[in-house]
Amino acid sequence: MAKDRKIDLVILGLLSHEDLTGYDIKKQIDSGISFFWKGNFGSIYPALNEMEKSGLVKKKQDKKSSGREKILYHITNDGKKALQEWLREERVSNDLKYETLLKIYFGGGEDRSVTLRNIEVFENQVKEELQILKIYKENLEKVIEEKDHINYYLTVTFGIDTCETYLKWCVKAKKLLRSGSDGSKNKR
Amino acid sequence: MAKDRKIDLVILGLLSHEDLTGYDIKKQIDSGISFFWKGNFGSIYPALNEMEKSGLVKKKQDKKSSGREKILYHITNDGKKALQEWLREERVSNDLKYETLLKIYFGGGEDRSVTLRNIEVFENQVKEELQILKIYKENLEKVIEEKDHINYYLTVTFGIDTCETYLKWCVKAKKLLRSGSDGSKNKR
DNA sequence: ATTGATATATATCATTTTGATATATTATAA
DNA sequence: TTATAATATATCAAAATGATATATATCAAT
Repeated sequence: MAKDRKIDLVILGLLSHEDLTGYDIKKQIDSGISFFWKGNFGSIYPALNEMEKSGLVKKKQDKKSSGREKILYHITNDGKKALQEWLREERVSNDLKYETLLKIYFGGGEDRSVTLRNIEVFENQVKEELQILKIYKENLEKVIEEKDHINYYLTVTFGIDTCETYLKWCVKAKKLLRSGSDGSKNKR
Repeated sequence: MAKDRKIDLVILGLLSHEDLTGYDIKKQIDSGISFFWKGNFGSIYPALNEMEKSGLVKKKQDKKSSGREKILYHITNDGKKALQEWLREERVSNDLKYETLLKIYFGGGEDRSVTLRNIEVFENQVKEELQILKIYKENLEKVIEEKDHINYYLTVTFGIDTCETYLKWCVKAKKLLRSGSDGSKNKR
């Protein structure tokens, strides 16, 4: 593991279960872990190329050579070792960027309706997210006895718990803004 | 507002309250909003330069010219307008990157102790964060009647609520991992 | 059968952000 | 007086973002 590229670990983690193309990797990021991680083709394909050079993954020709070119990647032993090292490394960075909170923080000089609207927009996004997470949870509960699934389940309940907290906060926040101690001074 | 540079809005938001140097801006990001946003000198200084060229901020010579060079920035009317536009724009991206959850998600093939340790590390980080946020909250409650403070207060309670949810989840997660339905199969 | 729309698949690029380092001054503590 | 921490600006390589280009495959509707 040469550098600090987080996308490498995501790729190795996904490849540790099955061989995948770059496109597959993007799809799995978008579906399985999008609540707490994002990925782009612009980082995935270059990472795959460099990881092949450094021996963490290797290319596999797709058996049926019919149709469009398709590059399947397979994790090597070095790749597995790198993944395990990272899993045991205690240094982690959880980087959260809530543009919503930025707008709330800086919205104090504007009319209250601006902040209220920003909270509503957030609330709607969270409600959507929560619905999806609940479906994931139901599906996982059907197969919870299988290997790996407890870990998946934990990330899903993390998402659900935080979403529910967000929604409760939205209700509280709107109430405070509407009837709060500063109700008269709508403008600065 | 030419592009998609989020750091511009952070800078404008901070400058809308008082004139600041690039260094001040970094300090205020680290202290006031670090729970939900981060910033680096490597993006702040270049952004200030470009925003000066495009007329969103202007340089102000520090009155007392004694000592080290120091460039104070002041928000212009165009800058204020850009800030207000952004506050009213409903498109937001809340990008969360939890390396902790990544390790939990991909840790299903390892010994349970690895995931347990990763949860503990997270738990400790959150506890520290929570302590700081509670101090912020107490301080804000003393001056809640002042302009802007309801908005600051809301971001702090958001942080506290989510931290407390994280901690509850940690307890649940550890319990499930220790006595879970899959307790026998420590290894894959 | 053909058209159009969507999904699959790789690749690249400009812009933005990160994280680190370089440089220099000022304040403070030992 | 000397070391160290805080202040202050600037720059750079590496990484991530978000968009676009290119091409094939699939599938439904005409």
